[in-house]
Amino acid sequence: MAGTIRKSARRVTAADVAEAAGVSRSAVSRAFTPGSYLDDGKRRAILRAAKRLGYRPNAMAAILQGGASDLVAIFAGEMPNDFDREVAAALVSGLNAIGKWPLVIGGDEATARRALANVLRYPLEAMILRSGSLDEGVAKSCAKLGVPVISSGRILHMPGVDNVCCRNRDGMADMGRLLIEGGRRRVAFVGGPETFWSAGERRLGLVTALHAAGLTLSADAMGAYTVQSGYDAAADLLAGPPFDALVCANDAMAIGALSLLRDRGIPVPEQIAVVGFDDIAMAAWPAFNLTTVRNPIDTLVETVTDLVQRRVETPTKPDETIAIDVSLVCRGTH
Amino acid sequence: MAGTIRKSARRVTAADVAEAAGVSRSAVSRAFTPGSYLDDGKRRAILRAAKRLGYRPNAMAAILQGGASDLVAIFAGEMPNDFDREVAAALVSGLNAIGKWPLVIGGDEATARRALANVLRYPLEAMILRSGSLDEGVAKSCAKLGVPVISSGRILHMPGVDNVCCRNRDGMADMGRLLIEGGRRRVAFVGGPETFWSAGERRLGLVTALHAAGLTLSADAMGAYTVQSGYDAAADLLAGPPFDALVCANDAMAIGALSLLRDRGIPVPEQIAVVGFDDIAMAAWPAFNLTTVRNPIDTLVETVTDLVQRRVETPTKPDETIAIDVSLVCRGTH
DNA sequence: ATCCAGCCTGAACACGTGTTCATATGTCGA
DNA sequence: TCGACATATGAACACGTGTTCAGGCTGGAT
Repeated sequence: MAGTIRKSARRVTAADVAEAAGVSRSAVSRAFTPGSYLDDGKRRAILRAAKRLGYRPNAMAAILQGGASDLVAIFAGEMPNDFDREVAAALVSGLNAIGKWPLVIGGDEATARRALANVLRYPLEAMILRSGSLDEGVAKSCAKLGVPVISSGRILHMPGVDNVCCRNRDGMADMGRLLIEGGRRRVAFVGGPETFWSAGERRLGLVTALHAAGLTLSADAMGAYTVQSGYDAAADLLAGPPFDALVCANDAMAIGALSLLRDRGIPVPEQIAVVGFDDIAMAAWPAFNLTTVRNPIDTLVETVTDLVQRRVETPTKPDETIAIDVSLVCRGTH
Repeated sequence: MAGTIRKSARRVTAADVAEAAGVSRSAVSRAFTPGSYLDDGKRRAILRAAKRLGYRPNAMAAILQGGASDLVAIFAGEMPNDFDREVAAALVSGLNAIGKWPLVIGGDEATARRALANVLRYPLEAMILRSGSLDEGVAKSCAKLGVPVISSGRILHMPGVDNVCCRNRDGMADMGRLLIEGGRRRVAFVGGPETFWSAGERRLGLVTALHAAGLTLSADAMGAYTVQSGYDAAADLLAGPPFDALVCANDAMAIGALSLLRDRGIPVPEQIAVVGFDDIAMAAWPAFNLTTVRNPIDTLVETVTDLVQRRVETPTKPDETIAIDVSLVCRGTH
């Protein structure tokens, strides 16, 4: 570490490299552009000088000049449960793998709203929605700026928006049938507030399956997609009329409900079946062994990144709505 | 939705707004700059025209001209467990709250390395490290470009690097003493590979406490900070000489170990104590009720964001190393 | 009448890059 | 010898912004 040089903040530019290598600034730019006419020896000298000085082309200038920004925003919402965070982390990795750099917006509504207004000043190649509450407003702002939107997790019927969404209704309908076949007749549901679009869809799927068997929902509680809210909702439901199956709109709440039933000494699944949705890693743990619906994150990420690439390549591409297949995972709680 | 206009990709610029409002381009810029001389009526007219056209100043041009980029990178690594993902999500929210936009780099080593080279072309105000494996190399690259580094989670002794780190050794030493006071004498440890710096620190704290009581580590296993790896490591250890306490370097592995011991019918904590580190939300659930060391995420995020702000404000500020206090959380597994 | 200070305004510049344009040099075939 | 063509190179431009510069206008004090 001999002689750590503390330079002033000025960044090394192509002009600096040009001077150091004794060439024109144009040559430096060409040295970093494959397939452009440039003497091989000169190119090597430039790259050597660039490495020595620690030069990297300034992305701001390159983008302003007309280059691709490779910036993609992820509007991630509050990420209150592990599934949301896992999806966000997987999206980040997936975007990195295709050479896109995700600008992530998270936190509460007020913070996210303010952040959005500022982030939209950057030339985004796409905006990926994963919020649940502010989606329409965000999509409208993006449309005004010509930023393509990819909504993952809720379907938005707006021009300029691609949708990726798992088959919420089908999954929950399958689950409903499984419970009915297992002899359950009084089915309770724990959903979410109106802003949680998927909760409504999943509820609808369940209700459809029940109706087909001449049944209706025995009880309807509202959670917040967190473990604690599942715990609390289960407690509320137990205070009401009896039921023999508890369908939760996601795994986190199912695990919360499961915990409460165990605390109360109620045998699962003998007296009450408990099922969830998503198939988070925890659902497979022996401690829970939760019957659920698999909502594959890797497929979601692949679909989204593919959509990003195709949209960037062909901005006029027609909008798409892609459904992701889900499947029942039968474990020990139904 | 009458007449959805599908404009060509061109973005609205200040010149467009100027023409629409019948003023000079300078006036438009002034309208968005508080405290600059501009007729009030004219300012209102400009803002109205800007709103109508959907104008936002282009961040690339503004930054290139000399403005703040407000971009901060987070080198997040693979985020294999929920604690890592929670930290990342909290960092994102915290940075948004102070008006910084995080560019997140994640995924496996090869992906992250390639991503780094590209992301460094953007004028970053800071780089936040949260990786575990590639940190030194990343810090070196940043130092070469004059990008301030904030390492959170491991201490890097390099110029230009601020460090934020919880008191790993103290926390595990406290935990060691607690176990010894509880009568444990044969303590096993589940750590991580050498690249997991915190595992080494935590191990050291435990060993120190044991030595002070005239004891040594009974067994030493290697995990990967995931639940599954804790499960597997516990199985390996059970095949060896007996022990009465199992200290895991993080909660995820402790929960994995706990699951295995339950599967084998080994009473916890009667026969074997199991403890972790971090105090993730799951640790408090009745299903686990894990004794652990609280590693406060909110304090970490506050410290990091504060450091970012102070470093941006005063780039020549001396480097700091800030320790975050931890505390024992005594629950039911010790 | 003269000066000055305060407000207001448009032209011009700098930021750093990728690309185009014009020009120069070398090579090959007719 | 001449033209056609590929290769090589520096000057000049455009990208869109924030700020500086120089100047014009207004109103009041000297």
